[in-house]
Amino acid sequence: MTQYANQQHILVAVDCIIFGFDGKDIKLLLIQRGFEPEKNKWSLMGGFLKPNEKLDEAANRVLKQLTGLEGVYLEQLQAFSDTDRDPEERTISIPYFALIDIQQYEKQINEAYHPEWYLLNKKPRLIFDHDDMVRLAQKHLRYKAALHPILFELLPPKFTIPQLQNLYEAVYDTIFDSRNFTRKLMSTGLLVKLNEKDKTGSKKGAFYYKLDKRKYKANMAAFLNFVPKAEKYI
Amino acid sequence: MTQYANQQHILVAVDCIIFGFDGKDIKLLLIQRGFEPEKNKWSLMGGFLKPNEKLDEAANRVLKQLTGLEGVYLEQLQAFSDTDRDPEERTISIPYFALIDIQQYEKQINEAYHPEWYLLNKKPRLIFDHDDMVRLAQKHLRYKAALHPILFELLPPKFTIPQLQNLYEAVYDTIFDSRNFTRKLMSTGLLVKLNEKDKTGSKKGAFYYKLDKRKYKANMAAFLNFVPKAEKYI
DNA sequence: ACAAAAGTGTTGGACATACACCCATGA
DNA sequence: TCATGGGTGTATGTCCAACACTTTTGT
Repeated sequence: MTQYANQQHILVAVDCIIFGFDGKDIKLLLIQRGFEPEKNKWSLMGGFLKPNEKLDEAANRVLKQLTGLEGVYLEQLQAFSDTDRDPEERTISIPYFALIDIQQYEKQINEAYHPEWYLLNKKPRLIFDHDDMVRLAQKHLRYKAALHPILFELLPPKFTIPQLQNLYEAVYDTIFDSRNFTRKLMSTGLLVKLNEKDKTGSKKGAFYYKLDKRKYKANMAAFLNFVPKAEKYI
Repeated sequence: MTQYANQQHILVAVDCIIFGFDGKDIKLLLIQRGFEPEKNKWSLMGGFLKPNEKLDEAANRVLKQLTGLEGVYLEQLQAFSDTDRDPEERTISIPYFALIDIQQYEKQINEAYHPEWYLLNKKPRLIFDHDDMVRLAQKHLRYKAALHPILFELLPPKFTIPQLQNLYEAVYDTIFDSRNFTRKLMSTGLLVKLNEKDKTGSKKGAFYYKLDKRKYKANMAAFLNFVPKAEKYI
């Protein structure tokens, strides 16, 4: 059997698919690549894995570099490893899918990468296989969000029910019945009502809510069905 | 921003977590590692990524090397990238989780790796972070199987309902009501009843079924709930 | 005839959906 | 006062879980 010395060493990168929500649409944060090949073309934010860091650390570093944000929701997706995916040199890339509060982002200032938010269906063509990464991330977002309460990550700490419903409607590109939506949401016990209203967008105003952090952390596994009581096993 | 030449190149490996089902228990196929470090210690079957292959190809190659099987159900899990996970040299590993028909395997002969099937709770301690990989794979198996009909991959082409129920009971370490189980199963329309009975294990005999391959391929996405009609979006 | 596993139906409760009106307020 | 979006309740049907007895046949 083969040993270490005979093996080829290759480049490993991470790329971040960064989602945000502007109150109406889901958006994607893209940059213009700063070096060859494909310099100045639109791209996901990425970077090479460094000798002394794990992949998760690399993804966090890259994300912070662009957005200034830390502690962001990040999830590793499946590796991309086509031998010719990067024309310069063989590189495998591990995509990370990130959900950020777009308001937090806007407060940061980093123009080094010329980043821009794009609507998913209006984004430019991206370099390499980044378009495939985006498709995978979008699919994963829908999958995961149907089962787990992750979309809160896209909202500010205080948010209203109509905002949240808009978010779900944007993700699934459909319309939800607000009475049923509210009832289900409340039944999770994840929300805490505040005494404050958001008056932008309506005269009556909508109450703000915040997450019950304790329950939220504990309930990342939730909602299912085929194996009876499947949630017990996840 | 950095360029390609300045980056460190590292080793990339795949490791296979191979599950089988013997009619009663879920088992794991392990090997004794053939080279240093940790030579002769128990390990997952793995191998280094080669210059001209993708990760999926590497996993299939490694799996075939050990089992002789092709076309096996394989799924990529999250990469393991701790900087010191391999004491010899930094190596990131992409684990693949495999479901094989243990009967197909038994027909193959490959003693080069001294492979053995182990019960999950009686397996030896494995090298590096392979124990973590196994835990991750087991968790993923439960998660995935609760939502998608993947456990058929562990059974031979002809199987009985009681066999299938045993399998689910083994995976979830619980007992299912056979009436409800059968009804749900039948309602999927995935099974085709054969005119043949398995008489081992009972006097009455249990009918064999096979998968409706067409429907099976089409229904890998199925069963959910929080987003109304979530299955539409997955 | 009996042992051992396979096979089959019904009922009650929970939950999901569908649906329409009143409320609060700013302009 | 009216226009706008926020907020709430009920009735119906579907689906799930709980539950026990009959069938088959080898010994």
